[in-house]
Amino acid sequence: MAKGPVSLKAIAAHLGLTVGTVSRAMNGYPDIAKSTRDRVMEAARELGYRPNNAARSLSTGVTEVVAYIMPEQTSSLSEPFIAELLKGLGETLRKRGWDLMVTHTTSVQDELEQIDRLWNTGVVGAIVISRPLKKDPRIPLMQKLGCPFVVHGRSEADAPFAWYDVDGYEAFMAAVGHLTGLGHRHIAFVGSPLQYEFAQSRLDGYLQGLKVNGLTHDPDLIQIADISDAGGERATRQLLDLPKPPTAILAVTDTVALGVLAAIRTAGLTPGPDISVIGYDGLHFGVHTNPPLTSMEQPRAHAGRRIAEMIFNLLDGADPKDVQELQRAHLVSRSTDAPIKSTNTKQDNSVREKTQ
Amino acid sequence: MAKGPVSLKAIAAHLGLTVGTVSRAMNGYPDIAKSTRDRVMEAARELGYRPNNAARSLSTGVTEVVAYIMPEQTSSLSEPFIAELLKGLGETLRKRGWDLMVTHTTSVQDELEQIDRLWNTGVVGAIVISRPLKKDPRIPLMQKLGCPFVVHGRSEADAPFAWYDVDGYEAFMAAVGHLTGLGHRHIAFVGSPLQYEFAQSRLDGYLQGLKVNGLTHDPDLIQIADISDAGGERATRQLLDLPKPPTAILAVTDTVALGVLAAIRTAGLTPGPDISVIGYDGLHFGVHTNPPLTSMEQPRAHAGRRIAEMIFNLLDGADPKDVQELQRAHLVSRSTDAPIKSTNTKQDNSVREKTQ
DNA sequence: TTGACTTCCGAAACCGGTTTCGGCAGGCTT
DNA sequence: AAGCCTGCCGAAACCGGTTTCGGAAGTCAA
Repeated sequence: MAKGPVSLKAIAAHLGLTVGTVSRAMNGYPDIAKSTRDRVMEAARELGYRPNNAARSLSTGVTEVVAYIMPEQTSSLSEPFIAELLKGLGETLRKRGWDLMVTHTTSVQDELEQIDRLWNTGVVGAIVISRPLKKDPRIPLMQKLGCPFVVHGRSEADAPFAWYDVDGYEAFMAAVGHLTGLGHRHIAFVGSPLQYEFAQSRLDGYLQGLKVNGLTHDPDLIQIADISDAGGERATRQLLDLPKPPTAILAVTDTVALGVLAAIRTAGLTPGPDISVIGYDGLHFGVHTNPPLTSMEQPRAHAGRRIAEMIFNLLDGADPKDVQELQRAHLVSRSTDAPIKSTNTKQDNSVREKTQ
Repeated sequence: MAKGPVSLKAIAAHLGLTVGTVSRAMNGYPDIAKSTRDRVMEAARELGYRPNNAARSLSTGVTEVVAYIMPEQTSSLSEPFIAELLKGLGETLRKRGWDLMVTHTTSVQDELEQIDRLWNTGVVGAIVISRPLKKDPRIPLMQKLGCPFVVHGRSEADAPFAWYDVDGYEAFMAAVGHLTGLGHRHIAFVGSPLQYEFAQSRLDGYLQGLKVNGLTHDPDLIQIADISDAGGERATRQLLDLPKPPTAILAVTDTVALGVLAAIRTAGLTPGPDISVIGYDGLHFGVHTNPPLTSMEQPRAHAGRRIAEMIFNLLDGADPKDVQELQRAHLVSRSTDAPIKSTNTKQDNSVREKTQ
């Protein structure tokens, strides 16, 4: 019995029909008698028919698979974020019979090569990328290829494209507002390399937040770090060595914020009471850090679902410029945001000279 | 120019050959003149030939994709583990031209259905599953289907199969040994549901560790919890409410250990000095917990690579019984393992009666 | 009864590769 | 010079579906 998957031919033979007729019956063509359609459906169910994917794909020209290009350089700490995205993506795709593929790349060049390969060999029928650069070569490439795609994040591009993003600009503006409300006037920003669009917009939001709250912009309070806890730690050491260290630090991601917390603790201070820290992402493990991390939470489970739906919209013929969605982050206050210390004007380590 | 992918036919036309000849030239058949083979290769490179995947798959009957079945019920905290595995898997598969697909399932029934579908429709050519049950229906199913597969973890089965695992039994035995060396005699175990093979073997290792160290086995010190921080927290509350609470707790995973730490802190105690805690997995975020978590680390980056290689071994005809690998975990000591407190014999909360 | 019109299915081309088979041309032997 | 062997390529079947086209039956009206 169980000798490989059952083909159309098997059903046709079983019923005394031709494969063409069986195929049309299963695909709802109107030129098939109701009675034979029922017989075909019944036989398919009974025999356990499994349509060969390669054959369908070859014949129709579409492949019901979307590729998710893994952001390179993802620290293990940022993975929960991606895993939740993948879950939402995968489950929603599945509802329309699509599957999800993941691809790890080693460089920008490799990334372009993979996109070209995945699309042109017909391995996938659509692509999702995350964390775009301000000028991201992948976007014009996919546009040229004619491959349906959704970008998780925004980017500059000549032609409009489909994207899903959370408003980091607004979030960091709000975070600055929250901290000024707590009395902070000396707020630092630990960011990541500015070729990433998200890094730039969060920095811009921080700067705008300073402006609307009447604070002056001190370049020393801006540090650019790797997207990792180690990066955040290095950057924070720089900030703490300043003649006049910040009383609050905004971190571009929760991963970076972990390093910020570590550096503060290492300096003998306690995050929150001594120096406020706010991260971004709202990752769950923030409740287990020392102390629990205040963060700007973004709707993560939602992201994967929506991106999958956007893919289907594109496939159904929607104009990319109509397939764009901007969500908002909101503050989840745990233990690292606190009012400024009253004794804060005097700084022990302000005797040190500014060396640069 | 850029009008869709270049097919064999295009090359054949360009060179005045037939597709069959071009195909054989590219696949190294001996009946092709060296000169024409060179011409074909050159033309393929020049025109940017992209073999259609569906056509190849249909013709050869193999699909160069492996599916990774996502363990259901993965808390967001355990995701770093999976992400690292996927990375190793994906990168190693890519070296031989294979791609990686991920599938999220909603139930055991759905899982079996997905495996059947993925294999019988030819969407994938091999499968990897994680975290098997002691008696896992997926294994006999894949054996019946004839689908090459590797199990990440061990399981009971009639016929031998390929697996990669880390010795949890030995690890928990060693952990108990480490704690007794620190003077602990009252060691608890927070485990997960015993239908999972890994849960059972880690529990067995714990029990064996007690035995070889001459400790008696107290059933009250064994708690079974969900694989999550919340589960670990609930279980630990039970332990702390005991007339004679443990002086050390072994957690079945780092995720669970996070909850253990939280419960201990909530009770006004500090993990390490007051109660030792050892987790399992060695996840990096353990350095950021309060306090940093001691854990049994397993070689994670290695796992993905090896599993991919094992897939290829299977594909190359290896006998599944020869494709099995057992790795060891080793203790990474951070701050939650400490000598037992000398004042420990007297317990403040031991006045409470045992209620169950 | 004949013509037009449906209804319904078979036949066949096609998607883009892989692989088997057969035969032409040239060089070799005897 | 006939026969044979080898090197090399074209022709065609095949994988398992999808889709177009044409025609055989049946229906109905004139």
